Amino acid sequence: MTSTDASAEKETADTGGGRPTRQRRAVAEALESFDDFRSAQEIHEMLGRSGNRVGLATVYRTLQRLSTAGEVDMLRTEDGEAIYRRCSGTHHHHLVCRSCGRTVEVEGPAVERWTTAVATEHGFVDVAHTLELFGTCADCAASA
Amino acid sequence: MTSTDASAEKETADTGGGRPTRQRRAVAEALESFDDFRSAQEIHEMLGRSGNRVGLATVYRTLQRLSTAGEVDMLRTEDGEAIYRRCSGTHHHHLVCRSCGRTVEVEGPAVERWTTAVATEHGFVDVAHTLELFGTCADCAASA
DNA sequence: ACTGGGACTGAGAATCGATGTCAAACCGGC
DNA sequence: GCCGGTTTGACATCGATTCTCAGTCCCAGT
Repeated sequence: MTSTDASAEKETADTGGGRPTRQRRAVAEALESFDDFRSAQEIHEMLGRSGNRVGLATVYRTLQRLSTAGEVDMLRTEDGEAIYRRCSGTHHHHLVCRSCGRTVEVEGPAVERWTTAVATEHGFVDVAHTLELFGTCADCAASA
Repeated sequence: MTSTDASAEKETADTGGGRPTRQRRAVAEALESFDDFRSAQEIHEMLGRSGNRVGLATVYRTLQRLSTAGEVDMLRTEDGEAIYRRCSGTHHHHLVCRSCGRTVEVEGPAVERWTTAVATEHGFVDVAHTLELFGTCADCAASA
């Protein structure tokens, strides 16, 4: 907690605390350029192609930081690879088309309540949950 | 489908099709000996300690087979490691202690309904979902 | 501006789960 | 007992992620 920080300054693509360096800004900007989930390696490569060379380790560190700060969503593919996506600040889940990758953010207050209730009921604390929906979107279903 | 099975004998840890070799039986039996989720490596080590030496690759292959056959649940920890557990057959989710691994199977009919509703609302079909709860159980929270 | 120290970066090594390789062992049937 | 397909296991390899650590960069204080 930074109690003495009284300046309510504007945040342009905040990096989740710490210094807003060129590299962190580059990653933050890259995240703005796509709507689906991408792996750290893809983002790293993407940056390289656009002339913004950023070390792979830095990309990982930055994504981790943003993820912890709740500024990006991080989830894992079926085979365990971490993928990232910029997200709206609110808590939500994803409905992803397994064919074209189209992603829809969805909210389920009832689900949130349920998870909390179930966890509490069993004496668990500090509970987090992962919930992702995979399906075939209308377009893909039609052309299949 | 399975109701008129002539000699309804006991099933000793089915290996999910294929030959019931010593190694596969060993893995299947190991799975019966614990209630929480374990990694392939842990199971491999566990087998070694009990005198049932089984190659690590074989453990992986066997777990994969069982998982595909729907005889074990496979999920990933928050850091992407795959962990396995024998499962009850019915559709359910898990509340897992991220500290000691204790697992509780939970059901949420409401959640199931919600996922279907949301998916339909967005025109998605053939929807599947993953939902896991991670928390700290009462005991671990107390000793922390 | 000049400077010092802590924050940050990056290239490559290290880690580690998971999978591929392929010859040897094994199984069930003939 | 023999044969062909199945399975195994020691080891190599892969691939994502993290670690290391020396060199940079940024920011505050002077």
